[in-house]
Amino acid sequence: MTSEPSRPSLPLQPSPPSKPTMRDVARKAGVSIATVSRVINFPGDVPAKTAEIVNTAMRYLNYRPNINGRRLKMTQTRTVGVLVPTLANPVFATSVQGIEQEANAEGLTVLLTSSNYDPDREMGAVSALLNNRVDGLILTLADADNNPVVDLLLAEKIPFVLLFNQPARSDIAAISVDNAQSAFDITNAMIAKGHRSLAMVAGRFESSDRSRQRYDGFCRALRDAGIKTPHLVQVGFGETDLKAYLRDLLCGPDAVTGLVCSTDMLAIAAIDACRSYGLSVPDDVSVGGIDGISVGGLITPKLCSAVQPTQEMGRQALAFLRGLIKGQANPQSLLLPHHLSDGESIGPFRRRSST
Amino acid sequence: MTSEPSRPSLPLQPSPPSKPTMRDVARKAGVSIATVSRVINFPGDVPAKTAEIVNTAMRYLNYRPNINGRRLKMTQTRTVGVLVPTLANPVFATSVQGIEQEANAEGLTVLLTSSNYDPDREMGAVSALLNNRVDGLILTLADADNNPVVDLLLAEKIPFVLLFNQPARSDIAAISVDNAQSAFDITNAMIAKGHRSLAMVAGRFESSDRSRQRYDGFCRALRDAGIKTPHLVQVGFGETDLKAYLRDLLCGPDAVTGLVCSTDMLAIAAIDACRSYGLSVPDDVSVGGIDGISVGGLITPKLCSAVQPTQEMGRQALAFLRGLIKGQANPQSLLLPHHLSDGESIGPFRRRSST
DNA sequence: TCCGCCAATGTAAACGTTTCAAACATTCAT
DNA sequence: ATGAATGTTTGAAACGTTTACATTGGCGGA
Repeated sequence: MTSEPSRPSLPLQPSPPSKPTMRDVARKAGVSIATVSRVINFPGDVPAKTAEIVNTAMRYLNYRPNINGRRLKMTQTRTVGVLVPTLANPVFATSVQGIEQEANAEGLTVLLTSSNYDPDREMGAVSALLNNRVDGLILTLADADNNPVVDLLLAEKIPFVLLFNQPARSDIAAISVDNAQSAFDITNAMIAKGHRSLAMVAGRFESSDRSRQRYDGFCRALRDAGIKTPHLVQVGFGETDLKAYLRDLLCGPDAVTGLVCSTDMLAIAAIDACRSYGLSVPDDVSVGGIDGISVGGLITPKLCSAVQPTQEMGRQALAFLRGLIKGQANPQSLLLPHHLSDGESIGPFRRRSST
Repeated sequence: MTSEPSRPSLPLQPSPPSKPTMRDVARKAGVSIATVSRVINFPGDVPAKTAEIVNTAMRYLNYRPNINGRRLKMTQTRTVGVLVPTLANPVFATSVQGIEQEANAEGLTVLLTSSNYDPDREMGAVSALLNNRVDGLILTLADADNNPVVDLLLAEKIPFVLLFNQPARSDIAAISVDNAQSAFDITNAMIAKGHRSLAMVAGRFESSDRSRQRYDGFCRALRDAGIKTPHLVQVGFGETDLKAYLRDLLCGPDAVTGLVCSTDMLAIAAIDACRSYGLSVPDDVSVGGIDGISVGGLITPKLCSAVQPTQEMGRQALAFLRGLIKGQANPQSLLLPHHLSDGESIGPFRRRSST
């Protein structure tokens, strides 16, 4: 007799050790699959004794409900999609943190994507989220007005909340601060200190409607003060080296004494640029930001900024979205209050000693 | 005849306008549901003419494949779960940014959660992700060694990659820098400048194994230099006001001249604390960090830090995870190189003029 | 003319849930 | 005893896919 195949006549593994299903639990507990389902979803509707048996079986088998089975059957997926420009800017990271906390508390799953500030990527990202059948979306878009994504969502009646965007239409849900007013306020703070030669350093308008709105506020403040020729420098997002952008503004023949930056990240980078030109902030140049990211309060000079409650805004966005999903709330724009932080980066006007 | 119910005999809406399904597309295109599926999944296997008809029908109906149907049927979900301590620290935000980019490029969906540095929340968070039947996980845990989450994942054979954690076992997948060595290097940079009285400001050990590992590196550097009594202050994460924590270290009878901080966020907060005590960095106190968050390069003084390639680490973690999921790679720890940034926050030792 | 083959398409059975309607069991008043 | 009323449990049909397998029709070669 030659070598026999070592394979036993009976399979060693009774069955492939694939994940246990509700049917397995039902069999183990000696009840029907419907009962198991009720134990999971409506514990109150089932006598304690039965529940106990079923629960034991679940523990024994290490049962884990397959959410995809449920999602297929149910209309709601208990899932929300989030789209932000980037996580590299603490403003967005913090807001997502707020969204996530609130979602966690509600047992909702968060699907995250980012557009990298590229408007052309927004549609694809949202499309991917919609394929996942999210119950709703929280979005920060490059431009909330005339946006195909918004049109799509409106047409398909998918609940969504814009975050940071401040759309023209008041009947779409949005949570933001008053962008123009924020810029207006921080600009006025500089004007109040005697500055008359100001420039705005702003993120590219095509990547951020906030940027444009903030520029509008900046212009209004100058106009109200009777100052003309508002300077504007648009900077690509993600840029941290502003030296080249700011050379003329800081070192030119008619250099400015104040920079209003459309975001705190830009403000911090601007302060760095000033320093690289040997300029002191705030002695030579005053710099103000908008957003109120926490690191702004730790640096030297402490950044003066129009602060928005970023994390809270994320939380509120999710809470609002829940209302929309449940059909309890109507879409509407919400403006949250902002305030100026008392930073040191804005000082009184002093004639620049030529270097 | 009294008022008749206004309800018409025939329902006004022919059918609820629910989302079109593959069956609808098939009917519209006059083909079978299987053909539609093939057009979607194996475009090459279907004649151009048929594909065209089906595609037209899909566009006409605004068809959107229901991913949950697919997920139920398929074993893979093309979904990965991510757990980080918080998004409020740019290190993690940036790494998630890297993960997200890479996932996007691969058409993977990212499920995000955070533990808020609370070890007790890790299991719940991971459990929720597992219920979603993620194909794999990327995690930053409080303590990678003796962690029930790791045990669970190992037992259930779920692919996962630790990020930033540097576990003792070498047979579990992890992407990090050499934490001890990072701390060793930055500490040595201070010692090389003549500092002999150093303290470490570290995140709570129970919230971060990195923190402890970095402390070990700090101690080793001191030992090698023949310096004893390494001071240690543990700080709660999320804390940005370190004044109280550092009072003794900075103003006590035997104040230190160098602070090695276990993270850049702590370092920035420490610099702020120094300033609040009227101490100059680096003239009175040198401060070094670990992580290399980008804002560190923008502040004054420029933060000297042991830099890790955070975003790239996120990307690599996802790439590695894909390999594990496909079964092409074996779990192993990967140490990426770090380097010291040339910051100004570390200066030569100078005897402190008593204030 | 017929056969066999191949490409193109279709049929139908899963995947793991939820939930409606129906069956069964128990209690209690008559 | 009988039936109604109530409380539990179950069977079975979805949900929207994927895919192994069956079927069809057209065409070339004998």
